[in-house]
Amino acid sequence: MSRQRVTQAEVARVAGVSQAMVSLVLNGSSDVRIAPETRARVQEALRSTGYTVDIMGRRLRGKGNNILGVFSYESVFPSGGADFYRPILRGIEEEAEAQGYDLLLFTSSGRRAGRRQVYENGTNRLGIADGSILLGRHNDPAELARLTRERFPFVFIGRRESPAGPIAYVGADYVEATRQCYDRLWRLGHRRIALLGLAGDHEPTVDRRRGYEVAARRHRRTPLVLQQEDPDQAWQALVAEQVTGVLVETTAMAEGLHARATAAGLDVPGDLSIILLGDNDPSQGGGDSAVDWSMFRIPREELGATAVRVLLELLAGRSPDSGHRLLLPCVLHEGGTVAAAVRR
Amino acid sequence: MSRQRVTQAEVARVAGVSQAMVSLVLNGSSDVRIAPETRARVQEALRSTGYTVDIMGRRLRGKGNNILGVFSYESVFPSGGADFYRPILRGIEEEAEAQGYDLLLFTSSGRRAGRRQVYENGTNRLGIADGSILLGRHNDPAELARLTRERFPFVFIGRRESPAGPIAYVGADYVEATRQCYDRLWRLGHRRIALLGLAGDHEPTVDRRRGYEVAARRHRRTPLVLQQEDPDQAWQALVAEQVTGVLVETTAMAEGLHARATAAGLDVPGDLSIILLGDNDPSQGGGDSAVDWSMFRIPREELGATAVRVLLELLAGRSPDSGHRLLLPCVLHEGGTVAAAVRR
DNA sequence: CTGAAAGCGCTTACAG
DNA sequence: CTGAAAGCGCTTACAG
Repeated sequence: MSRQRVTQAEVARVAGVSQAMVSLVLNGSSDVRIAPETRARVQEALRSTGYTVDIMGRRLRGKGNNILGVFSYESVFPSGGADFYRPILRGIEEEAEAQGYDLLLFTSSGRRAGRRQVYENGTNRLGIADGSILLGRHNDPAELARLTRERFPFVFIGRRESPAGPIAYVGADYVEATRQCYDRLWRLGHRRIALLGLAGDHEPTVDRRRGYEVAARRHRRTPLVLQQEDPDQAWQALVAEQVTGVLVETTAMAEGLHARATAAGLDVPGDLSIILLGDNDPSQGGGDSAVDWSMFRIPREELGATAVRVLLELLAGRSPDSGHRLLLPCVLHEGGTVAAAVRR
Repeated sequence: MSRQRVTQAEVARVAGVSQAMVSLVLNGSSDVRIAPETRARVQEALRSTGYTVDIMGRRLRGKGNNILGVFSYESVFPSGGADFYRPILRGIEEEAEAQGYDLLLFTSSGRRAGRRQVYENGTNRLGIADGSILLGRHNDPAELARLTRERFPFVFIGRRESPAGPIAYVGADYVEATRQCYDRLWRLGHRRIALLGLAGDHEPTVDRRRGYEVAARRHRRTPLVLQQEDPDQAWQALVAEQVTGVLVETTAMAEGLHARATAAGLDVPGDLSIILLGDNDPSQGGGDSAVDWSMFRIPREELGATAVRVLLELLAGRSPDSGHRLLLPCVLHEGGTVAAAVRR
């Protein structure tokens, strides 16, 4: 910390003017006239001293520090080959750069049971930044509630709800994407279409369920929701219900199901169509699996970039309204695990 | 920026104490006694107002803020499938987390010709952080010199030198690793061993060259250094010199050479042994190439973690000495492009 | 046209 | 034990 910076005062001394004069030459507000002779002297002193503005002093005057926080409930640079968050972070980085903001990664926050937390012994370090983007599936609802109550400006990546009030978010539209997947199967003649998903009320799971149920109801079919992570049992349930097409929430589930069906002598997609509801499984890389899943893709890079924009709007004072709760469309991928239904 | 920060003055008003008292409670210097009653009142006010320190104010006073800057001359989250920097950043992230520091990514810095720069119209934003880690192959020597002159605490990832004074760095020991690769070929009977590398005086290139020359001299061989990016010409030169083993600086060069040799009806490694000097080519992913190169690996994660530690030492006031100029050993990878030399 | 002064939020001696 | 004050480097009205 022993740095000796060149200050405006020092430059002023060299140039034989007041410190304020130096600032004026630097920031040259147009409605202030400066004698050319003086300006030249100051500029010469600026150069000879090697002065650089101390961002601290400058920002202190104007509030705001042009720093956006990024708080991730998981590691930002994970070690796995596949990396769910990187495209999101790239989107954030690019947009931040375009808007002239720095990014503060909150890595100092402690971990409890391997997960990071915003609040630690009563302090919210997020306050260092002008506002923050939060992400991660293992978020703590209590923390989001508290941040909301404290009116701290933040945007979550992914839809999140809180009893404490509206949370600004930018998420992927799982409801609509799932609905479209259902419709795709329907158009191909499938009439017994199941959802194989996770249990619980995590927002992404809930949204897929809703999309499925909306679609089923629209076609006057009784929803068949299986919350069964064990592939054997899932498989048996599907057989019992004579399902020909199934929407699956996670890659692991889809792979288990695929293996089971193949082992039973069935063909995918000949006998059973499978659609994967997103590429959101952190464990799933690009082409790690040999199967070219029919699926939808989450617009991850766009999520990041949009979150930055929404956050800046929040900071600009536009109060949190519907425009700060955005769902971006997913991109459907044809894939090779869907075919016309076989009449049995 | 309309977010009205809660200031210490505000907290003080709520608690009915002076602003200085709030600061004291927060920073609790041990030799100041505070009435438990007062401390409790302040803490309650702190909580109820949701106060967070303004790092600008604090830093202006000359205090650290537990933030380490990360300045990359290239994109931190690149879009390419392969990603040279990610392991480094993961190392940085993990060590920063372990040490209780946040990471500030300087994304706001403008780009000139696609590259970032530290100094922009006379401002050095790095000063926000307590100190910074810099990385990237396209660094600007003039900027490093200036940072050094201004005695700004920073550590470069990769050896860098500057006429302005010693630069703290943590790099990979290319000299030693290259020497070992040469020796490996020598032990297998190779006597005509060439270096195929880049031109220029970029430190990583210089180090490989030195390692090669040291090894050649030790074995009393005349060094044969080819700085030839065109694979055809490189190939012809190797043939003309009856080279049986070659150390190659970049993946692109190695691939070009391999293709050329194969096209000429030669076998790698039967007729020609190739060792790749590092996995440092950003365009090279894990297993993108079908060839299992004999090579050495750069300890990237360790580079990042060590850089954090060195930076913290610098900040702790230990003056930059030899301990702040570290070269980490590379890990040799056997690979399949090396074999015993054939006597012609 | 230029200087003196106030004040951004904070920490730290210095008095009481 | 606590308050009043100085000062970090800067910008910006405000007087001259």
